[in-house]
Amino acid sequence: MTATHKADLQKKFRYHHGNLREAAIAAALEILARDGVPGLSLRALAKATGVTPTAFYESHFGDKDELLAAVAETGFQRLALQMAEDATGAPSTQERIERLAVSYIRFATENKPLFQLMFGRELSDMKRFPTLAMTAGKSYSLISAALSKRTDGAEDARFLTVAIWSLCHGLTTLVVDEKLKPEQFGVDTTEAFVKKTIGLFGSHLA
Amino acid sequence: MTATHKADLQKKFRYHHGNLREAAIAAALEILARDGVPGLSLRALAKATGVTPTAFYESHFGDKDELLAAVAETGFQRLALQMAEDATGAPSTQERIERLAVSYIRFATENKPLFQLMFGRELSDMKRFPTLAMTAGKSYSLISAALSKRTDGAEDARFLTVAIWSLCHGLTTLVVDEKLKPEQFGVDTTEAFVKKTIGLFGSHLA
DNA sequence: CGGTATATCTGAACGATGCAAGGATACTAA
DNA sequence: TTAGTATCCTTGCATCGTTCAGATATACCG
Repeated sequence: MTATHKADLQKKFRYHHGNLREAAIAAALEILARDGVPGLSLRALAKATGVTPTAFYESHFGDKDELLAAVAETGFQRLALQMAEDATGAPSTQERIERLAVSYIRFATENKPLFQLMFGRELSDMKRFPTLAMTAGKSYSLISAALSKRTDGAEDARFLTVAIWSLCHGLTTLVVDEKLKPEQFGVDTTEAFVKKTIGLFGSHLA
Repeated sequence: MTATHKADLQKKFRYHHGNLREAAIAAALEILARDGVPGLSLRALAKATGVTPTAFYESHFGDKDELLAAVAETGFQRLALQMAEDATGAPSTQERIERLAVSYIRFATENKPLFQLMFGRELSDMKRFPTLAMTAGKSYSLISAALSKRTDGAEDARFLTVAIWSLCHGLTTLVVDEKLKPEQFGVDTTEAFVKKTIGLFGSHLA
């Protein structure tokens, strides 16, 4: 019954894995961090979870994209969580925006392959996964909420949000993909780099 | 001699293609525009050029990445050319920057798969192709040159360049990857969208 | 002009990938 | 206990980039 079931759960290799879905996502995150996006194949994932490559289909994930979407969603959750934590207690709107941006780029550099999966084109069409867009929107909402109180009109607040979010995202992707190196600009840390560029918005954040 | 050689060049199918390299790049651009990045396989390219998939190796391209790099480089050349054309005759620095940004995002939307190839992670390591980075830098130089005359210190000019380039690139990738839709913000054209966000830099461009 | 060397292309095949189909096994509820 | 369902395995296919040995056309040299 339940006793034997829990006993079986502690066996390393058994026919029914127990919770393959969560195990697969966890293993995928590890593989991603170790071998990057191209290393995340269904066969490698199967080997890591002690299972056959086709075990993910029908149940759990019907597609590789569903697996990638699930992994990306946990990434978006972690990103929003980290950003919210890093921004708590910011004395001003300016500093709150700066902290959010720094947190964003820090997450990207510390979880490079995961970030690439989240914002790359590995999962063909994101339209298939509406919850993914929802979760991804949380990070955006943090910036939006920080700005909506401070700016004059709601119209300007939306554009300012898009501008800062685009600036932050563009800077991050360019740095992560090594198309832009902060050292070229006389700053040693990427954080100072971000703060300086965001500071250019000046009066809009004061 | 030369006569027979030129006659052979007009035959559609012959053992020696004549100028496979250029033909491959041209065909790759067509396939890219029609079927997107995932449709650009060596086998599809071989069929399009009337040749065997292995014909590209040893001569012409030693690798698929070399092929992709060559295609991406022509993309960067076209982008820089279009941006330079669109920005000529701009009355002010502000408008010159706006035109450059609009041209940038227009190129991306009109040549979506090519843009994705240029700035994606399809070609593994760009370090292998130094000329690629050189060509890619031309577009960047256009923004840099437009700003260096107008701002006070050279230090600020560099950061302003990075900020605008990042804002522009971030906005473009988010729009191209359909993670951000201008219709959500009350503007119908992406151009107005870009101008409005760039206008937020205000005094720095005046 | 004739012959050899080199550059270029073909053909078959290898390993890896995502995935479909059908059989085997363990859990669940009656 | 037994029937049914969920889960996993085995086999196999199409496609991908790539390698290797061999065929062929062009270029060079006498």
